[in-house]
Amino acid sequence: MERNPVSSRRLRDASARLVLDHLWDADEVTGSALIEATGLSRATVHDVCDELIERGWVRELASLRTGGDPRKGRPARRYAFAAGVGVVVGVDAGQHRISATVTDLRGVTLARSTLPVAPHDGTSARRLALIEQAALAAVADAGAAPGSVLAVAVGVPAPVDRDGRTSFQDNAFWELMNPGIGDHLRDRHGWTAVIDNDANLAAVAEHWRGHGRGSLCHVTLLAGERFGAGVVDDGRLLRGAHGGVGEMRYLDLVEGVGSADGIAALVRQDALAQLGRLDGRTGSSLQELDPATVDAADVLAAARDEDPLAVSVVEHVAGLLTRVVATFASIYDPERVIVAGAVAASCEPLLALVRRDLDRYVDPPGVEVLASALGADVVTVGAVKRALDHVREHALQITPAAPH
Amino acid sequence: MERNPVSSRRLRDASARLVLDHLWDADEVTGSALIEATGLSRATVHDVCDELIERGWVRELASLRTGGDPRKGRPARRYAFAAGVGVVVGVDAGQHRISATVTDLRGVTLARSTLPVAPHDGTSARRLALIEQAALAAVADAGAAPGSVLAVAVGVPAPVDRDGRTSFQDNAFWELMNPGIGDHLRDRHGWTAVIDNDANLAAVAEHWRGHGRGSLCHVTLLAGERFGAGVVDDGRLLRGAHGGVGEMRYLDLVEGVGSADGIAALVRQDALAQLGRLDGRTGSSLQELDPATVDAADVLAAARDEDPLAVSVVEHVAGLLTRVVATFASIYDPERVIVAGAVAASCEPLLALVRRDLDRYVDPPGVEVLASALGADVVTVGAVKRALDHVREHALQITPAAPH
DNA sequence: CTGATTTGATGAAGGTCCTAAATTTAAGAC
DNA sequence: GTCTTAAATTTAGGACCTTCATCAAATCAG
Repeated sequence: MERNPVSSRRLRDASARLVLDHLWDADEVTGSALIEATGLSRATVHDVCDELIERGWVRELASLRTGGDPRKGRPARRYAFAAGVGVVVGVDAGQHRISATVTDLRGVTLARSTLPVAPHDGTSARRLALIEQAALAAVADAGAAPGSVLAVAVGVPAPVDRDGRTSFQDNAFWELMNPGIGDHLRDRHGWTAVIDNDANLAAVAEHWRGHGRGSLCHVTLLAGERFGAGVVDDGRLLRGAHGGVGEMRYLDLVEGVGSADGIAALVRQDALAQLGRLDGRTGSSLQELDPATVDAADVLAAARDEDPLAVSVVEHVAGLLTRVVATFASIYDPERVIVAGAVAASCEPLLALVRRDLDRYVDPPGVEVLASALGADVVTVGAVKRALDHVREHALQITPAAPH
Repeated sequence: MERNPVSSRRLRDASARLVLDHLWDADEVTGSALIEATGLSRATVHDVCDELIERGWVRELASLRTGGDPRKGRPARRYAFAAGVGVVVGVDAGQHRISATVTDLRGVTLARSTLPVAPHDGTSARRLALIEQAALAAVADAGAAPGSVLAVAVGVPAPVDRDGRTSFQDNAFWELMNPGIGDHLRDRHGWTAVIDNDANLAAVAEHWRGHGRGSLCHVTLLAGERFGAGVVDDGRLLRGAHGGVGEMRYLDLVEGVGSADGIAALVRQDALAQLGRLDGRTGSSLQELDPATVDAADVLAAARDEDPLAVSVVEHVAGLLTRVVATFASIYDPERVIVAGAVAASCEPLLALVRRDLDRYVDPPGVEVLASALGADVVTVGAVKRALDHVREHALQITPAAPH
């Protein structure tokens, strides 16, 4: 006779989740340590572990006494999370570049891949193909089978709602950036995909492994050609009704800002304008560069060498950035504002000025302004975290690999 | 021998919570309906209900077949949530007025009370006494014993963090507004108190019983003398690191706004300024009023009668309010922005203009702008909801009244 | 080799919850 | 009035999970 397993399972799953969570976060754990950590009894712990081993999530280590641990007594059974039983893929599907990172289930990077987006890639089909290609390349490079991919997360430069859709009408660019990626990857490989906004994923990355760790609330400013922001409050990502939280059109209304252009764009524009005004007279090392290729990193580097024109550019842009950060600090009351993206590596001189002036505008003083340390791959890191979270949440409903 | 009841309880409590939640939301429920709703078996449902009756949360109704229900079969046992077994108190501890609402556990209002704050009440001790007094008066008026108060929530015009504290230094006003209310009420009456920002509670109220129902994300603008905002995203209140979300100093930076003065203040100031400019010439019915007592409601009423000066004031303030609402709409991506507080009753002409112009600034068009329908008591309503949530969350650890 | 110590394994017991069958209660048919 | 039918409750039995108590195993110190 068939039984309704709802309640038996409920309790068993709760116990299994307790144990799995501890194993996921720790390296190797003995039975006794699990008893301590979970509050379950020894019998239950081992029973649950046996089940998790059976299901593939956990493996038992050879219980040989490890060298540096000369203790009395019977050697404990040692369990470890089977971090290699599957992989996740984090994709940054940017406008000009698509990159993917593959990690194991603990987030240890196994491989990366990057593809440029060529001018003729401006169709949904091409972008879908490139995303798929970047993911597959990284998976192959990691030595993993496509079937071992337990989740994929993709960051796109468009507002994304809770269901992974971009529901703003009449914006061809956004539509192109988020063209039903989830369905495509499911149809082609059976992968579960989570789609999210790139700045949101950057914020997730900072909260996970960057400067946002341990803060109640922080804002990550993805500041390349255009500003985009991700906000984490109480450990949760803000979304709004349609995923429009980081879209910064309100900057049009902020005095002295007037647009949502990002740091890279602002620096470049201001440098070119000032160079134009010099009009032949020498006054800056930047004049030696080709105006068509001058970029933010050049200007910021020159400012570090005290090139007067570059310093003036930095001061101007800093004044603007200060206002942007001030609105964030006042609106979201974060502990930190983190500037991430490609400019993060070079924008320290800018941030120094922002720090100097910020408290003039912000009431709870002491908002920290930091440059991201996660490099140009922030978005894929955040995507990896999203994918990991998804796997972890649904772990007990997933059968990862060939079970015993 | 003592047994560790942790696991047995874990499952039992989960079942009890399922049943209690359904009873809390419904009027009367039969056993079979509970089986349907919870997925538990009949045996479990009745067992849990018996336990809840024992604990005081539920009562069993006389199972007499109710008149209009001529059904065959054995009459079902009918259970109902014991909404009268305790009360909650919601307090609005405003700068000039302290009011309290007492409701039963379903949020049905039983009594209200209001106390003015006199000029000599400007000390923490006096405010604490007034808050206590307002609460006690309403409790007594509701015919409830002070011991039956299961939770109190208090809204204050100051930023409040997750622990109910105002951690901004050097602000005597805020400190005066939030002077350890929780401790005071616990010491005096053993009450559990939750402290929160008044605009936050207004947002909670709108989400519960106002125009915010059913929306993923909405902003409630508490707009009296100063703006304060509460933001609900995905059903959760935003707080920030120190409870500063909703403190609107960033408006200083918004072009054409420049301060956080509220609607009432703006309307009054602008009206007085324009009256001054008239300088004797007649041109407005508002000139008949005493300039010292003219207030926003007067001006808005005059605008409704097409008084030219009042119309001009309204247009000016609407332009400003449009920018404020636009920043919200762009920053938080809400479905609705609700204007609440005392001015809500009269500000409809203002909002009509805001609606007309808003889409010029905001990208996902169609953000609704509404006046609150909850009246001047929004904050106490939200406070009641907070208190109810607290009781509900901790219901199974509370023994409400004299158990059987 | 023996004792101490730590951990694993095993079986009994308590608790929760489900299924199935028996029982209670009321309405309608004859 | 009695019987049938329908809906719900009650009771009994069993499956499952977890804990507890006890025993067995493994290791180290001496």
